[in-house]
Amino acid sequence: MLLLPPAFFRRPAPEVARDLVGTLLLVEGVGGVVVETEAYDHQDPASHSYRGRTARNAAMFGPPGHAYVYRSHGLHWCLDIVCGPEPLGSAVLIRALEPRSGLDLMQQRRGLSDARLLCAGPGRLCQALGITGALNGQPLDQPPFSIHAGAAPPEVVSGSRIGVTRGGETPWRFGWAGSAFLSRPFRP
DNA sequence: GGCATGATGGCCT
DNA sequence: GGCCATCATGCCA
Repeated sequence: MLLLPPAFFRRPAPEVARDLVGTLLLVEGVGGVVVETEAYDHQDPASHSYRGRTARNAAMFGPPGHAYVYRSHGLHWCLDIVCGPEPLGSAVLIRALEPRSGLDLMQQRRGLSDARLLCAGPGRLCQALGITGALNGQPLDQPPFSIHAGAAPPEVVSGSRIGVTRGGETPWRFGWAGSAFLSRPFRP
């Protein structure tokens, strides 16, 4: 299966976010097909990078194709992949996967058996794949990560991002149309 | 130093 | 649908 090259991520975040739907994301061989993403950039009031570079968001200003992992609400980890032709703080949040590989390990980590709930949400998929702050700044094309081109281009729908209080009108959420593994359905 | 807030998720009614 | 756990970050004093 074809590994995505670093050049894949050296583009504007919304473009990368759309194209990431249908790719295969693995950590130590455990993971699945990306079915939901969201784009953020430095001009975006909802983005961590909006007010410039800080200690937490430094990875967002680093090389494209690397991970930005942060803690949400003091509880959950979330995974972004850094994007952009310029190091301006753009990234794509991975929001949901369709589980494919290492189901038993994911079920064990999540304490659940329902495949639909294993990776349906940014915090859930990080728990299922064992992603923590230790992976912040790591490149996606090297272990423990790997990210591969999908078998066929899916039908992608877009909509408003979830949980943002500013910039909520920007339709930068992308998903695999009709997937049963989304964190929330897309409104028609 | 203090405090309001959050790119969430799980459990309750 | 609502509440709340739980804490790092960032903004203000």
